[in-house]
Amino acid sequence: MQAKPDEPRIGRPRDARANQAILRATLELIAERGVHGFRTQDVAARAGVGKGAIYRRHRSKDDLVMASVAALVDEEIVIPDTGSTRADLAALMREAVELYRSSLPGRLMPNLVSAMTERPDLAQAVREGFLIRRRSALTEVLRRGVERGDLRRDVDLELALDVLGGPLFYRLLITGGPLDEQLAEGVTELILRGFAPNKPSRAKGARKAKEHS
Amino acid sequence: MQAKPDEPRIGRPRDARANQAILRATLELIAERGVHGFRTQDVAARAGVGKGAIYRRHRSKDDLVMASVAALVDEEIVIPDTGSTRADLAALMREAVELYRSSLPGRLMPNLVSAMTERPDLAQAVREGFLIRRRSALTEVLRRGVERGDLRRDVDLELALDVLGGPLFYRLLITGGPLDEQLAEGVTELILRGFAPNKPSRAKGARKAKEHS
DNA sequence: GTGATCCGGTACTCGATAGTTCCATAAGGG
DNA sequence: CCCTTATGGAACTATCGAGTACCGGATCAC
Repeated sequence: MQAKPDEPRIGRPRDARANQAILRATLELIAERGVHGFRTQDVAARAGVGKGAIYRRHRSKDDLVMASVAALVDEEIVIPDTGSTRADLAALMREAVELYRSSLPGRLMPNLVSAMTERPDLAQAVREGFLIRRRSALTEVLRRGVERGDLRRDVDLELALDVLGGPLFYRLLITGGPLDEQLAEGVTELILRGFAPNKPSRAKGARKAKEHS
Repeated sequence: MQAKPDEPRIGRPRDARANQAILRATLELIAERGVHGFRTQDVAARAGVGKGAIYRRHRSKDDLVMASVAALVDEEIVIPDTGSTRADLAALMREAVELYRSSLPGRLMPNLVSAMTERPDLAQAVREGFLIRRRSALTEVLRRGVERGDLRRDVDLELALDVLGGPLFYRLLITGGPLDEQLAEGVTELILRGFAPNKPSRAKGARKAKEHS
């Protein structure tokens, strides 16, 4: 990506800190009041800028929302590799649970859902911005699990991912159930048992029927 | 429940059909435009009534939303009882998938989610109105499965219910993944395998006993 | 009939807010 | 210095829609 060609070369340059502050304030306000519920004047106040500074950077409120969500990306996810499929899955799940339980994405998501249905670009931004990374991390761990003989060879990956993530979002968005370690470990355990190979006597890892958890 | 004491005894009575038409039109418009996005004048137009008729029945738009959602209840759910835990679970899941794939609740839910976070009464109405019935039907089927020896005795019911329902809502609200029979049967199968008793020696002699502790 | 409340429909009030404009001033390049 | 664009802040415009008021007419009880 080259430098933007339409950037003005003369005059006072834009305050780079304001860019960040505006996006950040917008995200917080979306979390608090919803995509349609927040006011641009509140964004300005919280970011410590004038409304003009916002509209100089973003055509409209919709544009601002889109840019804010697009700017929200997970930090890089480290794919755990302890040698134990159970440990690796549980680690990723605990991370996810913690993320949605206590930080911005968790407070944001309920308010983004409805907007996603009517704005495909926003939906795509949410999915690709910070779902896809975790999904691919999980995919990799599952793939290794298959190779290791912990999971059956014909695992329905799409289903497995949705079973890992679904209950988390279900509780977050609908039931209000607890986002805790028990959830993370419960679904991990379920995936391991549910997608275990048919014949436990199989191949390398030499896992006996006897399990210790 | 007695007759409402504040009903007027004299004058022209209210048109009972209008009550229904208003609630129905409101639900459709919530599905189309969202809880905050629809206009009362559109409700009036679609229901074939005047705005006055709406405000005579409901104090405010918020009140109208609440009443509409509260009026949305599942038809009675018949708990299947074929003798097969797998068949019973799968039947309930196929029903649920079909419901959210093609009818009003499925189009409504994405738009209700954000409103639920800021209005606890609405959240409660959604949960008790048409989640609880399906959850208790599933609970009963799971309970029978435990008695029958198809599921382990210490099954985490809350987790099981969220694993059954979570992926469905996850796809509906977030990923946009397919709501189909494969999903219904996939989660059913996973629950059965994942929560299978440790000792397969029980009951119908399909599996051979490996270990006895 | 009389009186009360309903009906659908239209017109209105009025608060809220997205987006614009203007100001005095700051911060770049030449 | 000069020119240009940016700054925060305040004032302004224009739109939208909830809620109200009123219309002529309908439908109940008495």
